[in-house]
Amino acid sequence: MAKSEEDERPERISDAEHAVMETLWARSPLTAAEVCEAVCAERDWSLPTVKTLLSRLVTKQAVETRPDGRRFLYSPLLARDDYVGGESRRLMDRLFGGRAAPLFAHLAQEEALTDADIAEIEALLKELKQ
Amino acid sequence: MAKSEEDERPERISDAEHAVMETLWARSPLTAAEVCEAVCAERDWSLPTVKTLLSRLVTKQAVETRPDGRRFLYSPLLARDDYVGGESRRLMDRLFGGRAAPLFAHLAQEEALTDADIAEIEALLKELKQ
DNA sequence: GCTTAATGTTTACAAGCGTAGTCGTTGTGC
DNA sequence: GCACAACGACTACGCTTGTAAACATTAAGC
Repeated sequence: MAKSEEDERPERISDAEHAVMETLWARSPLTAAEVCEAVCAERDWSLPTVKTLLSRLVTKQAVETRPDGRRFLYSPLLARDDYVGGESRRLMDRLFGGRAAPLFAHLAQEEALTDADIAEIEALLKELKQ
Repeated sequence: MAKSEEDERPERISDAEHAVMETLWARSPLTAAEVCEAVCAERDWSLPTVKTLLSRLVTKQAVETRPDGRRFLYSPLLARDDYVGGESRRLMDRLFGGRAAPLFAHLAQEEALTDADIAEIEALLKELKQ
C-alpha cells in the first residue's frame, strides 16, 4: 500500500460535458436518448455526441449508470454543489488571490449587480453575522 | 464593408497563457527571458515554453510587442480588468444563471468568506446603496 | 572576419476536447 | 426464426493546449 493517493483526481469536466451534467442534475436518471432530447436541440448536437460525452463522464466518475434492460440509465455521481463549489473556488484562486471580497468588488464595480442581487446579498450578510 | 464583425473574437486565453499574462500585468514591458525568470521556476517551465506562450498570446492579440534592438519587449494588450471581468461573467452565466446573488450565496454557504471578506463586502454594499 | 550567444520562428508531439460515424449485440415485431 | 431497430462500445479526426526542441538570424566579442 505504498500509494495512498487512491485516485482522488477530480478530473476536470469540460464545457460540453458540463452541459450534459446540467441535464442530469435537472432530472435523473435519464437514458442517453432522453439526455439528447434535452440538450441536442440547444447545442446542435447529434445523439452520438451525447453518448460520447456520457461515456467520458462515466470514465471520469462524474456519472454512474444503472442497467435497465438493454440500455443504461444515467445519473450524476458528482453533486452539482460540489462542482459549482470547485469551479467557483478555482476562479477565486486564479483571479482574486483566493479571496471572495475582491471578486465581489469586481462584480459590483462592473455593475453586474442588480438591485435584487444587492437586497439578497444584504439579507445573506445579516444571516451570516448573527 | 459586408463584414462588420471585424475580428472581435475574444479568443479564450488558456491556463498556461494566463500565468504569462499575470507576469506581464505585474510588470511590463518585459523580454521573454524576464518573463521566464518570473514564472519558469514556479511552473517548472523552460524558456522555449514561455516563448511559445508569448507567441500564442500575440496571435490572440492579448499581448503586443515592441522591438528593442534585436529582441522584443512584450506588454499586455488585454487589460487585466477586462479579462477578469470576462471570466467572472462566464462563471456566473454558466453556473448561476447569470446572477451574482446565487454565486455569493454559494460562497457564503461554503464558508469561503472570512470575517474580513464580510466586513469588506458590507462596506461595498453601503457604498452601492447611497 | 568568424565564432558564439541570444532571440524570435517553425516544427513537434502527446493529451484533451468537440463532434460524430461505424460496429457489434440484442430485444422485438412479424 | 429472422430482419430490424435501439443501444453501448470503439474508432476517428481536426483543433487546442502544454511542453519543448530545432532552426535561423544577428549582434557582439575576439
